[in-house]
Amino acid sequence: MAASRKSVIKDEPNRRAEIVRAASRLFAEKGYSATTIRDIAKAVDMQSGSPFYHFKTKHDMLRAVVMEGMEIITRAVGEAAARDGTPRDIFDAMLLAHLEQLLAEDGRHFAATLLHESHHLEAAALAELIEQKDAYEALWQKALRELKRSGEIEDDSHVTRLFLMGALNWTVQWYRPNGGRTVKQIARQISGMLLKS
Amino acid sequence: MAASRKSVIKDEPNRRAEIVRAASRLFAEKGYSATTIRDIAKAVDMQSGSPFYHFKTKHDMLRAVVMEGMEIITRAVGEAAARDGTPRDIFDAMLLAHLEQLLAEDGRHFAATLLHESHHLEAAALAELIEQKDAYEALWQKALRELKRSGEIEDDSHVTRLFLMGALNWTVQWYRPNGGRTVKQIARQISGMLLKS
DNA sequence: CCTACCGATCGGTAGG
DNA sequence: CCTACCGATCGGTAGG
Repeated sequence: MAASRKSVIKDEPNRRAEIVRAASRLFAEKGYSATTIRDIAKAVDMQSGSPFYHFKTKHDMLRAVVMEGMEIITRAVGEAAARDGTPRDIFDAMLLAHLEQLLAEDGRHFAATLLHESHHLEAAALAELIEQKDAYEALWQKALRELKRSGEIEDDSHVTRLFLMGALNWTVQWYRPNGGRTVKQIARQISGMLLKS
Repeated sequence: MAASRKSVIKDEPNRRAEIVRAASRLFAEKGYSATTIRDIAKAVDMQSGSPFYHFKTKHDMLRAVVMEGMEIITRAVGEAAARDGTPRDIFDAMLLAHLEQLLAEDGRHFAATLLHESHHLEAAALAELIEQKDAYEALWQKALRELKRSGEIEDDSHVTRLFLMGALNWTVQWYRPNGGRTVKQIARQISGMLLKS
């Protein structure tokens, strides 16, 4: 039976997804350059040459991780942005969605790779990423615009958005799942700091 | 004359400092792992083996960059923290000092290495860094405490400090010297966002 | 997907 | 600091 052979080509799309997931963790923990194909192969129980059956180059693996990371967070925050409610309701939901993706057991590896390893992308892939990122930032810029219109912030300039992104993304550096603070509490705290009560 | 020989050992402390400076730029731009000793040697006009006359290992170079980066910013912000003035004066001076070090032509390479490559340090060096970092963060925590006492912020918890550090350190990602905004303006803007007018 | 392998590169060193 | 070099490792590939 095929299942008992030594080398079986398993369900392809699943194997590819496993590689991306393992790569995201390794890239996040060791960095892109310090992660070897052999590290990734071992993490998914393959031989060292086998990941190249699924990806042409190591750079393509990085591209897959980074693009999947952007898609995940864009979808989550996009849904929050599209819901009904006051500008403040929407903003709070977006904060929570962003932080949940960033700090989740799974998502944080994608996020960390996105935040720290994107500069290793090749020019074409980097351009793709920037396009995605612009769309993502537009979601936030719009939310800030609405908050200003409803009088809940004073300044909705780009710099405000950049400060906000910095505060949010920095959580990756210090948040620990069992650190006594929930993601929800963190979201509430930054909301309280930015918005006029 | 010694000056006309092919291989001269130049002024040692200067050469060492040149290596650290070049390494900071390369680590910041390409990352620690992707930077080779040969890259660094070439940047200071040495042969590939020569940096090892000044440093025992590549890790030691990273340690030198990271520690010098911490010393520079701690000194600058420490001086601002020690000056006379209201809590708000002091806080604003600290913001400016932090951002100036982070965004200066020279300092930004140290800062970027510090922010993105520290996880490549060996255990002993990492412990040193954490010690330095704790001292640095204590400066900020104290400044926030004073601001709360004078009623200019509502929350002086650790999370507030972490949000602040995030917003500040994120500027490395987006600030461009000719981007139309001065460092002073950026400092004023974040101060305005955090403090009650 | 595995096996077997290649060329290139890398951190580091001995000896001067 | 340079020269000359080494052992190890790495991304990637051909053939099955």
